[in-house]
Amino acid sequence: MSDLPPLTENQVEIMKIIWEQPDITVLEVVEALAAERDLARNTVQTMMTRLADKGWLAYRKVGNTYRYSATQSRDETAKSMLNRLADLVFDGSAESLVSSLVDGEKLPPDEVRRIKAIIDSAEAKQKSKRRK
Amino acid sequence: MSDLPPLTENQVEIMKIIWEQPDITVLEVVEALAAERDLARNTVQTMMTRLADKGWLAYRKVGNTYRYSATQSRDETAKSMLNRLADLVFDGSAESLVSSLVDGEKLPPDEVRRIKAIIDSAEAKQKSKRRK
DNA sequence: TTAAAATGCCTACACTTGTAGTATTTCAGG
DNA sequence: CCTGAAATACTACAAGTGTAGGCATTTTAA
Repeated sequence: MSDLPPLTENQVEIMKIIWEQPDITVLEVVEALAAERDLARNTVQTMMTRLADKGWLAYRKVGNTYRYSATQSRDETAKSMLNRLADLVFDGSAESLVSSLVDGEKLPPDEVRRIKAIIDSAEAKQKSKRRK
Repeated sequence: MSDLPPLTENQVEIMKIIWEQPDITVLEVVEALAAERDLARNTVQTMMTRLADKGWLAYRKVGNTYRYSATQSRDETAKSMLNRLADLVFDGSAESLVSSLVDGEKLPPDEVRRIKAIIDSAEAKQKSKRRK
């Protein structure tokens, strides 16, 4: 699908802001980021330019400023990062990944219940597809 | 737990070999890697030295050669990478992570069944703990 | 015993990332 | 039209990564 180069953690931080608020300017990203981190405007500028160079961001000129949006949806990106991790360290096995996620972890009971519901519905969908 | 710096993909490739075969030499890693990639001995040497510098590998001298082992188990490392990803892009929600994993994916039916079993057993364990 | 193979140590170098300063463009107001 | 503020473009630089060459030393096989 999207064979864009992988994002680093800092890059993801930037992308998250842009996913939340598309068609954003550099300055607006700096402001949104200000709560968490204190980066110079030019730092953010550089990072966004590089992300655009690599295809993660698209932009259009409005007046004298550029407005950026993500080219890949947050969900798509999250899924692809997850799949990469699964392939890399869990040998592509969703099973062992989930097992590692659940194992020894303090997942709250309601979260376990909701996860179960997700799995059930996936199973149901598979069954219905097979029937078709 | 382990606050070692994150591994890159290439570094994980090396670590995987060492997890499979602890107490390994540089040359043995090169050989094991040869199937996939053709790296010069010194390239692997450098990467392993750097991993050792950062605490991912420990080594001991045997005769005139060094034998390396991982300081963190594969499972621990995998879990911590997964948790990092969960925090980073899924806002710490195991639920949305699993949802993304399952969603639209071609998970084979038996894998779905096994995942369900894992969840069930986690739920059972929680129940028993609460009863205690 | 001497040359080749193995092994470790040091060095190098291009590329990316994170961080930001300086220079230049450009737009809007007077 | 000119000027100042706002935005972008260009430049820089240290740290980390991927890749590897050379040299020193030690072991081994002929």
